Amino acid sequence: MIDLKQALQDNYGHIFEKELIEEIAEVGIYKEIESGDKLMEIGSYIKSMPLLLSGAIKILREDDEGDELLLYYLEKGETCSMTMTCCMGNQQSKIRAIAEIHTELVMIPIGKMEEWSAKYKSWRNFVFESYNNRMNELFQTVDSIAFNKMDDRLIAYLKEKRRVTNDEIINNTHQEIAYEMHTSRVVISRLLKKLENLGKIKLHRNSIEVINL
Amino acid sequence: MIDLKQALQDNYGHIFEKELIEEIAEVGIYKEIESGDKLMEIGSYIKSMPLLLSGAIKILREDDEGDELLLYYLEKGETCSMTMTCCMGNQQSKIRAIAEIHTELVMIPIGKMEEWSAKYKSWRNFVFESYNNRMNELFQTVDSIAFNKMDDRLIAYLKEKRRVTNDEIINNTHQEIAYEMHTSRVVISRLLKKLENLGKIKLHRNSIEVINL
DNA sequence: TTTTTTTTGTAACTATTGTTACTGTGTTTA
DNA sequence: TAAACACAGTAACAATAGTTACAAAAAAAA
Repeated sequence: MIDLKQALQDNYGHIFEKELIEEIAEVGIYKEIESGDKLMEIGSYIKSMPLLLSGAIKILREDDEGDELLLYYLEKGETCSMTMTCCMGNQQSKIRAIAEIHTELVMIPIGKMEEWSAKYKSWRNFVFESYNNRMNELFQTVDSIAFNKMDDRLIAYLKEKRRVTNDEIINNTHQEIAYEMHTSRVVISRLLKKLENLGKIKLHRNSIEVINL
Repeated sequence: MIDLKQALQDNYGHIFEKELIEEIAEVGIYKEIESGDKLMEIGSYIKSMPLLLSGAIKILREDDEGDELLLYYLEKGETCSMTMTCCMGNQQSKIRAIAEIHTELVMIPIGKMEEWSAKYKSWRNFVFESYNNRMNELFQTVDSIAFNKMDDRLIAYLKEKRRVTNDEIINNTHQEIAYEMHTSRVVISRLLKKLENLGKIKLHRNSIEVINL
């Protein structure tokens, strides 16, 4: 078990005052999730809000036919701001959240979120800024899909996964990448082979080695 | 000149308490903008937040080459929530806002936004919910681009424009639609002609008549 | 070890979208 | 009125992405 208060201080000390950190440490529930674990499903009702201490969560959107699309990642020091409004309005989640790597987080119960919004300016600003960051990431996602071709999107995907996991080795099959980018396996294999021929990556079974993207 | 307080009461009375409505009426600056007028430009710094009383504003994204993409519309009773965080962090706008039709709105100065966030729960909830609505609209935009083909996207575009303007006649050239959907004029002309042959629309010079989409 | 399954590579083909080019027809301007 | 311009229709073609099909290699299961 880690020192929760210290972890909160490290990740949120620069934005939250001491009292708020202490309140969070008191009521927050520490949780560890393994890579691949599902944190939230589309259509489910949410009862608490996650504050990330380490790791990364990928946020996915799904259409009627069950095809996925990666929207963005949540990383340490961040939160899923939508959760708060979902909680307040008792709405269903419109996204799926899955741990990309081993992740530590603190779950905040609904009641406190409202209370802190009234009490702490830093909390309000945190939530507002969080919304803003998510919006800006969504803009970039839209840019990527609307303005770029598949090859550029794939490069961006690999770069981002490389950054988020902090690992030169991307442990995914072509099929898995195809799912997250909403295209077909053959298309991904074709483009990856092209990138390998350019010396930018090295292909292995079940993994891709990033050389220089 | 309209009765600002009455207009605020009509559009926001169900969410804001009387005192807040009165404060808004006091400090807010009433503004009318004509169809096509630019309210906000990419890269510009924003100094106030708009509350819509009537009309509709279209929010656009642009890539490096100046190609546009329509993201969503703001309508009466809504606001551009991002503005608030932009103001607070003194950030540049990442979107362009243009009046789709004649629009009435109230501009709120920065200082008040923060003050009301502390003072009024209804204001906080309004801003949070506004963010949430904008996120959900962005999700739908992403869905549309990622999961649908051009013909379905065009139908959705026409339906939405029909709804927002409340007019069977869509006053746009094929080129203008192509810009907002980020495709070419020829593609739009082709698809529109197909829709006309199906009896769903009627094509005129500079306008499209919606029959039954 | 043999069989089965998973993953990847690749060819051939189809579908969709984007591009170029040219036409005609209204509309505006000189 | 003539010339210039903006808008729309359409054909032909190119580029990109998606699909089907099959083979080979590696890994897992029997």
